[in-house]
Amino acid sequence: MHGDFLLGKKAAVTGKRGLLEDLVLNERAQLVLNSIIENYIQSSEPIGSRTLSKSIGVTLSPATIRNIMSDLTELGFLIQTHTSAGRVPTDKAYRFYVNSLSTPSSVPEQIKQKITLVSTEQGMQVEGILAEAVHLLADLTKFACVVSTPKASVSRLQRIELIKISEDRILVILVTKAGVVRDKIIFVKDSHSQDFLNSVASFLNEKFKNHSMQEIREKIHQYLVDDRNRYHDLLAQAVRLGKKAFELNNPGEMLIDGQMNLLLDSHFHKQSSVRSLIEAFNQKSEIMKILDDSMRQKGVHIFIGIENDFEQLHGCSLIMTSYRNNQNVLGSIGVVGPTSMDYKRIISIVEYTAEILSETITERSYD
Amino acid sequence: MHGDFLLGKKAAVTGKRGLLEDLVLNERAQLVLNSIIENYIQSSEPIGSRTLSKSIGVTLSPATIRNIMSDLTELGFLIQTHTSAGRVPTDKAYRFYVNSLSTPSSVPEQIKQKITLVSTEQGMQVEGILAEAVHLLADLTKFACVVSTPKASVSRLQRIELIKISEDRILVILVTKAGVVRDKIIFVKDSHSQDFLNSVASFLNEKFKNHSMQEIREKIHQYLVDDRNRYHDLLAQAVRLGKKAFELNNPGEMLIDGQMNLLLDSHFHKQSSVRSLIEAFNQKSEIMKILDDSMRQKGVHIFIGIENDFEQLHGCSLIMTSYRNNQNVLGSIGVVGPTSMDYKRIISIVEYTAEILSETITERSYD
DNA sequence: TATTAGCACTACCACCTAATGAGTGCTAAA
DNA sequence: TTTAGCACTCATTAGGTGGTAGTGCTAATA
Repeated sequence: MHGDFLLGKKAAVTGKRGLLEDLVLNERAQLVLNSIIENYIQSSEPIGSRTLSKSIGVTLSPATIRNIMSDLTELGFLIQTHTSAGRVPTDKAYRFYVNSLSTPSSVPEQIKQKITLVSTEQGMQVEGILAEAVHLLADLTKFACVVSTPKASVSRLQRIELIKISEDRILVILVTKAGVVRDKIIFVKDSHSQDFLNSVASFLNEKFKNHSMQEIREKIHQYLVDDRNRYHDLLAQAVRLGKKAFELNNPGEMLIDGQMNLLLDSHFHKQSSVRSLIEAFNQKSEIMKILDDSMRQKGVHIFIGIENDFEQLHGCSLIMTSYRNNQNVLGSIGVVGPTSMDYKRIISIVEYTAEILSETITERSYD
Repeated sequence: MHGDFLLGKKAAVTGKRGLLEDLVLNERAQLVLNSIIENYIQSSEPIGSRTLSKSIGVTLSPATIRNIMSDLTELGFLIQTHTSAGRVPTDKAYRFYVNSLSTPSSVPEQIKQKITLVSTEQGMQVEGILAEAVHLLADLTKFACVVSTPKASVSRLQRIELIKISEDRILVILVTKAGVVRDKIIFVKDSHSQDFLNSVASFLNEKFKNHSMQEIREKIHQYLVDDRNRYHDLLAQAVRLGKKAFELNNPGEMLIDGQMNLLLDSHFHKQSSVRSLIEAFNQKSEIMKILDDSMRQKGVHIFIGIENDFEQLHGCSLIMTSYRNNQNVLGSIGVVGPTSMDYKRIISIVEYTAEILSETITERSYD
């Protein structure tokens, strides 16, 4: 009966389209739902009809609100923890709420001032800047925050150095345009002189500077399959060493900060959910996947409750976005918090922090 | 009356000296105290006289034990949470207990097998190995674990590289004998060609290879004060660039793992202590100090309760020890847990892990 | 003289009960 | 269509109870 009411003609008037939920709710139901959500975000306690009737702008009696609430419950936007309790928003409700946030709210000037990265001044490298950014984010949001280090495959070569360490070990140093310095050891069968390594390095530098690691690997593969014997010795050796040097053996890392903040949050106080959180953060690879996915498309990515693919984090919402230098998307940064977070605020903070991070890293890039 | 009993002649017979507590307790009181501690470590619940009378080896009636307990309480080894509760060991008791652990217990074979570091095989650098070690430790102990990265000042130079990034920026790469690669940007007024930088680098390499960063800084300082104008241009420039390159601007870092483990521990479930823990781990510098101190002397360092200088960690015990390569002490590693931890077990695990870490890093060193 | 048994006492804890109150759904009146 | 009124539900809280694990003290015992 009431359920019907929420559908139908009035809904069409709102003019909002495209998303199922927008089609389904009339303005008043939307108002009530948003009001419940905002109240709940603040108080973390189930919202009852009486409370709402006071806090809501329009004058609506508790009874009327009860009717609407009842319908919203039926439609899956609200749940009751028990018969005589107030209502709590579901993941679906948050999703609706977030979708309805059309204009991205701007960060208050007061907070903007706090979002600055000082580590560049100290001549720190990219990792240090990222650490500072994620720490800052954790501090402002009081949730757990993560950032992925720049992806090796997309970053372009600035310079390679080969340093002889011992007869069979060579230290490879890769400097990317993004300002990331990566180093690793490679093992070789035959001993090479440092002079020889220098020639190889300058050959590789000349050949591959400004190319992405991905491209370089492909080109080297080409050289190898083409007809290796055609090339003279230096070239052959260079290609062979280059293959090892550019091999991708580092799975990409991420930095986490503020994990412990989550445990102060009342929503995670139940033993069971704490445990699953701990497991989640121990198993970095899954979070890494989510971060990687967030790099692929522009803008802020929001995963509410079960919307992310990582079961251990189904009780959380994730707000992720990418950061970049002037050339490439490098990685992503975001927060992990309770589904009942203050989305407006958090989204804007994440967005702005990523912006500042991008600027900072661009300054530091070697282009 | 009873208090007197614990002192006096019998205590002298035990032959333990040097530490106040050892002088003060007779054998039976020691037995009772140790038994209480070990029981409490296991159960985390106040120990009563009856329980103890059963679990203790010797046949002692609850009444007798009560008398001893009463005396131990008077001496500050035990406290009662309330009148009719059992006794709980104090920090002083744990200190006594730890001091009495003469023979370091060895790690069970089963756990030894788990303590292996695989990251070397993947050609990972020192930071990666440390991350693995601290993660391993957190996993085995289920407490929070920390490790400091190798101190720049003590590590000896293997090689320096100078790479021109832009007209006014030079990327400095320092490779130390310990296998650590550090990089930073320095800013210069005059532009230099890469060839020139190469000459400077090879000059610095020749001059300073195998010297510690500390020594190098001192020597460069010498050059500068001696009589700068005596040297020809290359040398003067080299020294000037070298000064910047070897400047210590990185305060030393540390890696933390398993912070969240602490919050599962029943001892930290009170809101207040959780908060202070979070603050403690946010303020890394204080923990860093403790780690640094632990580098100075050999062996395992144990801070029980208020024994460490960091107020926020006064509810915790810290077990710290240093790790090294075959030449130098590089940094330290340890755990942060509740005062009621299983000291025997944890100490041995920390010790053994540090040993394996030292071996692994020694293999990776460039000597 | 050191140890132990016995006893009175204390305080937490788990359990029950009743009262409270915030919330609901339903129905009938406005 | 909205609202007032009413009966109902159920979590939470406060007060009261018995049980229990612990204590300290004292007097008897080895």
